[in-house]
Amino acid sequence: MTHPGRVAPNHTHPRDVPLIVALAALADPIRLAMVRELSGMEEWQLTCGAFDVPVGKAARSHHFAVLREAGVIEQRDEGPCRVNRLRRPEFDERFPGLLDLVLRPEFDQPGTSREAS
Amino acid sequence: MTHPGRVAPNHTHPRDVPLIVALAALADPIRLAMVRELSGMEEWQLTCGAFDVPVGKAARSHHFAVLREAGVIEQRDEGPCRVNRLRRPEFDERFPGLLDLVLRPEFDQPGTSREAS
DNA sequence: TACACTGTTCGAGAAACGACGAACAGGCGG
DNA sequence: CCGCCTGTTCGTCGTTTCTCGAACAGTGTA
Repeated sequence: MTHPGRVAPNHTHPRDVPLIVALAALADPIRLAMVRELSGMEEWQLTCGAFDVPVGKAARSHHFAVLREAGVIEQRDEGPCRVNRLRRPEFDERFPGLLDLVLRPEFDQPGTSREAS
Repeated sequence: MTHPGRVAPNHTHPRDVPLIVALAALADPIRLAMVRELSGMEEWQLTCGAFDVPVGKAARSHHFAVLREAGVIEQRDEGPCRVNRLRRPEFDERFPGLLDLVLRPEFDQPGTSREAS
């Protein structure tokens, strides 16, 4: 056995994810874009290759693994493709408000809040 | 001039901090411990050297810079020491709930929530 | 002035991270 | 059965991050 082409992805439930792991998973621009894109879709509707991120499929696969092990996403094989789902409810129960924060694209630019003084 | 010993620390207001920067700053065990230790103290009461973290003062200084530039802490010189403060209100206004999450030590261990099934 | 104390900066090394191309494996359609 | 498409794994490379020791500078005290 050299290359195990199709193995069942090993998931981690958000319940078993330390906070640091969740933060580290979300503290990356590519993964952040993935999570946001996923949040705007129906569940199980976005295939791995369909994400609009500027990296090759190898790096993509790596990022999926990170997000999976951080309890952020869930994956399922559907024919030749692998489809994705944001673990919104489970993740929210474990880390309330974190996904809400992350899904606001206006937090990328500085000074977006109505500043005073 | 070779080594500028005491310069005014350059702060960044949370308002000007991108989300990624905030997440990356908090996604480190040492800095997380610092933030938590700081949260349990009066403001301006903890000096840089008084933090209970297992790294030397050089690394410590580096972590302080990261936290400062992420808008998490504020520093002020008080005599020969540099004292610290958590920017709780400003940071909360920019990233509501993030500090709340981070300050819960029970999120470090997995499975702390009442698990089912 | 001289000295102890505090914290920053530099330089270097180790480790972790992210990216790619290539090779591989499963599903599906010819 | 043979390709085509999809996605994972491997090996490698380059960058970033974390850490330390050493040198330096400011404050306060003897």
